[in-house]
Amino acid sequence: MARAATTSDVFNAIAEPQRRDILALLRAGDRPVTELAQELGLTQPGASKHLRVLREVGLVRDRKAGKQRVYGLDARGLRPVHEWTGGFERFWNESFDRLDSYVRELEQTRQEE
Amino acid sequence: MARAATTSDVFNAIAEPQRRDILALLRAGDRPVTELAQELGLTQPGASKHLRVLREVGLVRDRKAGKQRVYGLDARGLRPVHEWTGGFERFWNESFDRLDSYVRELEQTRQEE
DNA sequence: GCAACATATACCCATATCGGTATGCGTCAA
DNA sequence: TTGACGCATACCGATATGGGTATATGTTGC
Repeated sequence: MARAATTSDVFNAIAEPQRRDILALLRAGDRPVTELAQELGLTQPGASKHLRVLREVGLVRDRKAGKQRVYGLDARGLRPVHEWTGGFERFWNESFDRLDSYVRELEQTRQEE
Repeated sequence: MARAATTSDVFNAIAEPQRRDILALLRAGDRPVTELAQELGLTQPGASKHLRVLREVGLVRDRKAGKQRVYGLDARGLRPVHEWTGGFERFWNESFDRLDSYVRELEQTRQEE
């Protein structure tokens, strides 16, 4: 089974640092493959492969421009990730306190759910 | 090389659906391993392994409670993810418009799809 | 058509990953 | 101490991944 397919899963797509770099770079504007590869120090095939993953999960869109293929950001797919993490927002401020209180609760009453 | 180690990388840690489930479940309160495994339909070793990954990136903390080991959420590590995706917030509202304008700028025509 | 260029894909390799089963280790109760 | 329980880890197998090189596909210009 190995890991779930990166395809069709935004969380997996952005798990790769270089793909995050690509997305970040595309915020500044659309770019053809070779340019992306150069700016990020990737080989052309390397860039193409990462772009394919991003394309398949819908985070980038491509269109032909003569010999080139220009990639542009389509960040809508990142929204679910932002919202998912946002669901933990109130926890990352006082994780410790919360943990302690829960621990104490558990100590005396083994309540599950 | 394969993928970058999941260890010490929160993005990778949450790329796995079951690990996200674990985190979500822990929002409701701390839990021992077996309980987590049961509620999520995982084998005990399976749960332990996912918990290990989460522990190594600091998303959960564990403490001994007799025979049991109770895991609790430490969501602080999710904040960077939330912020990173937040950096794209203004794009996912009008991705298309933005894309379109770029398209028009780059070459006066040509939008696929 | 042909050459040059841009990109995608095919392969191959080394490795990491998830899942399962078996097992080791620590803890508690009797 | 012994046995049951809770959990971690070792090990194995199947597969996916990232990276590199070679090559196929497609486009442009001559």
